Amino acid sequence: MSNLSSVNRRTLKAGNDMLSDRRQKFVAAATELFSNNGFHETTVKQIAEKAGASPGLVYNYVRDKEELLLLAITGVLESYKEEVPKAVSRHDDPILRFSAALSAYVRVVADKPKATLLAYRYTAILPPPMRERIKDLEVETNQIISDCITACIAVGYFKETNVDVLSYRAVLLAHGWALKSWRLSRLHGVEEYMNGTLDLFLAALLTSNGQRHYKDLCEEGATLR
Amino acid sequence: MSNLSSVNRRTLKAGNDMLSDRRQKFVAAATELFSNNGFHETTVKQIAEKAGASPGLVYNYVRDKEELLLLAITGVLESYKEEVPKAVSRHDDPILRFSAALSAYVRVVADKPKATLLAYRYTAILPPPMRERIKDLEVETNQIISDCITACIAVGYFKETNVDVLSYRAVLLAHGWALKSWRLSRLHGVEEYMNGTLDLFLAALLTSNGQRHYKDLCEEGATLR
DNA sequence: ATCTAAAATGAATGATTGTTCATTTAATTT
DNA sequence: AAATTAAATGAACAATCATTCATTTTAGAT
Repeated sequence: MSNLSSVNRRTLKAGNDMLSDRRQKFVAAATELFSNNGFHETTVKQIAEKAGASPGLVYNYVRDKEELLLLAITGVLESYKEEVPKAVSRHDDPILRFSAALSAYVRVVADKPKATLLAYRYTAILPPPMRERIKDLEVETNQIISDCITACIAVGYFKETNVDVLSYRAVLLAHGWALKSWRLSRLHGVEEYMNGTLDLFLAALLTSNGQRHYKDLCEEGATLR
Repeated sequence: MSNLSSVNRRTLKAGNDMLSDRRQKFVAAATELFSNNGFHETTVKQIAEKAGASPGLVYNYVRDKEELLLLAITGVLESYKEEVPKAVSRHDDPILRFSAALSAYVRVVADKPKATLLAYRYTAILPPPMRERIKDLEVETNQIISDCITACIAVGYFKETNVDVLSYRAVLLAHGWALKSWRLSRLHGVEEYMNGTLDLFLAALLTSNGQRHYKDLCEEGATLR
């Protein structure tokens, strides 16, 4: 009998954070069910069933239903934290880095729109310490975008602005695809939405110097987005 | 003696806009409790208590707890629908009308940030027909903003764009104040946030003609926002 | 005052569901 | 094979609440 709510001490082959695949299955099942039907509307029984186990077993891998919610939310946030820097690192030019960041962000949102909403819907019901962790995760990813913008300003391509607020605006519009997909997807494809958003920012931010540079980039047919 | 007497007892037809004081009090109490503590975390008993009545009485004025949620959400949406057109109608100039719309929107958001979140958090748990009503309400207010933008384009102040998507972007950034106030309010006041948002749109949208006109407006010290 | 019907009460009901735990099954070790 | 430990089960438990309804209170009409 294992009383673990901490780490399962199954074979930790790779030497570390490899969570048991059981646990991961529960989280995956919970994520999907919470996303589709809501947290309160999902029963532990359903989660267990979807993961091919019995309700009782869930509690060998997780303290309670709430922890499953936390893991579902952080799971999505972590895929931002992974994808955005990866996309950014593929470029050297500051403007390209900025647009890569934005574009990666939107791509993740479009990939798992419902999961993206989890954070919006349910962060509030978690106890304060968990809430803080979620916010921290979000801020971290945001910082990456802020850095891109700062770099653009530093080389004179973007006008001076409040960088942090701007990155929040960018993230909000990215999330917007998930928040309002019921309407937006009637007017647009993701690609177009993305490009439109980027255009909005560039049109507002580019200095004349930046405009010139941006045109150059377009002409040399860089993988812009 | 009640104008409602025929309706009150037991069954209350949906879509009845008759508002008794009692009913209103229940809705107000529910709105506050749902906003602060969440829908599922709020009990009917609490709502009744806050409204100074007994739990059973709630059901004389409302079909069920869910209807209370619907009324809470539509209540907020209706204050958009009221405030935004009112603000717009105070101006003739297209650009001023646009900025008045945006500014009014943000003001309502800032006024009841938590209530604003209700729609985001809980629309999904309502049955489809109610969900549709909420979406319709939202689209209606959005349309007002779209119209402002269209007018600006028509007179050559704004560049051509996809008007509907743009109005969604504007609304998203307005909602952003409520969605991310935990962070944004550390960086900014509402006023600044508002102005920054407006600047973003104007910088991106104004034609050279529009820019000229906008400068004139600023110089003649119009009540810009 | 008396009568009548609406308004209001709040204890009881019933259904739901997160969580526990005694028990069974499977896997490892000796 | 036997013994030991871990994994897994799922029925039972306990707590929570939305909702009902028999009853009481209030207030308008006669």
